[in-house]
Amino acid sequence: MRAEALSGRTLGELALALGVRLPEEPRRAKGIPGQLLERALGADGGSRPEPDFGALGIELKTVPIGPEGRPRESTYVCKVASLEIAHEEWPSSRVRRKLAHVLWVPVAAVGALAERRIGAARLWQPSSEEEGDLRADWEELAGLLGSGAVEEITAHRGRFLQIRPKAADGDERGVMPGPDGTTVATVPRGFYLRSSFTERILGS
Amino acid sequence: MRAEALSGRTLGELALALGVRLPEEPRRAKGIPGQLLERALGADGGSRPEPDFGALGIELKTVPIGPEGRPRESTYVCKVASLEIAHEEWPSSRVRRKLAHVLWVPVAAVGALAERRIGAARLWQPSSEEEGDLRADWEELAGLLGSGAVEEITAHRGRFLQIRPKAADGDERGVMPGPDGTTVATVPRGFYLRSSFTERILGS
DNA sequence: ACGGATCCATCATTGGATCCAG
DNA sequence: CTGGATCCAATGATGGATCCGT
Repeated sequence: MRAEALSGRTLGELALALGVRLPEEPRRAKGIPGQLLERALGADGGSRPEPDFGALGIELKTVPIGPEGRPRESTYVCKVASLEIAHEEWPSSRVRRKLAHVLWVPVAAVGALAERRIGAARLWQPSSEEEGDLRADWEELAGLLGSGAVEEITAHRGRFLQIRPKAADGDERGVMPGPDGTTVATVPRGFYLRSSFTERILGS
Repeated sequence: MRAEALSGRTLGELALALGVRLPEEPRRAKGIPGQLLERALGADGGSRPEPDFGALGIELKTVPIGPEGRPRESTYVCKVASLEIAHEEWPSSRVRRKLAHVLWVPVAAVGALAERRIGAARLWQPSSEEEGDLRADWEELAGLLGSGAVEEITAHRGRFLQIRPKAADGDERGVMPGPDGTTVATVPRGFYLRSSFTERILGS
């Protein structure tokens, strides 16, 4: 209900109501729309690993929508956890837990930040087909990670779920399992949903 | 040499030279003298676990000196590391490493913060006797910690080295080994040198 | 007097994502 | 187009210690 009430409002209106200054340059505003919506909807906030609406177990995701009506960007899901990934199974995986129940809020990614309008939110849980698609990609990727092939993984892999860097820059380093039980220092990575997947959700 | 050059200067002079505003209330300035000296001496700074002067392996400690010429406070050494303490031995312990080579800088703890004067620095390494004293206390305390008796330890223990809380407040919690291989959540603690010990160093 | 409680600055980490060169 | 690179806010952890009631 709170999300529906925000439909049609601009980010500038939200920022004003919350007393937040919007950055001038777009590239300095990467996470801002998501944080405005967290606050406007009374999400628990902060950097804790719990869902945004902890008591409800619901995750909030904002999606930038281009002029054609389709998502302009992929959606970050969670980190690739180096130590856990080898022993993780899909049912208890971080990816599955994170995507178990999501409130998707589209935001028009057109024009100045302050003029961008919030669209109709959609509360979603994966259908059997959607979960099957995610699981297939996840199992392929987790298998590679578990065998120490992290350096072989590019963002090309996965039909709907992919792995890409998640770091302040390309020089950052984290430990990941390497070949034959060794470890390698490489750029930290995260799971992302391709925009083809979010398009399917938001379009249906 | 840089430390000697600072002898006789006030903290106000240092703050001015470094462009730092000193807090009005003393209780809001707890770590400030130490941080001013780090900067003035070109210490590596920050919160890394390395020595202040990394290349030299030297730790910087400021000591507040009362009107009678003796240290007014104990000196914090390092955290009590819950997981390591059970397997640690004195020669490789964090306490010993931290105190292996210290530059002690006395600061008169009299009057307003800005008027307090820096004294004559002393570059120190523990003598055999001093190390023996520290080791005896450390082994007693480490033994208690290893046996899970953390809750039994008060600051009364140890002639020269003691264990006290090290936290933002008394509600903070960290894990420590408890009795019989269990763990307990208790306030995080640190090792401190009693002022009787630093008095011995600075007086000699 | 001093043991337990507390305070600040800075860096590291996490969660929010979008940018942009080829 | 899009894979790899990057940017911000807010917490959490670490290192600097001193405060202050009993």
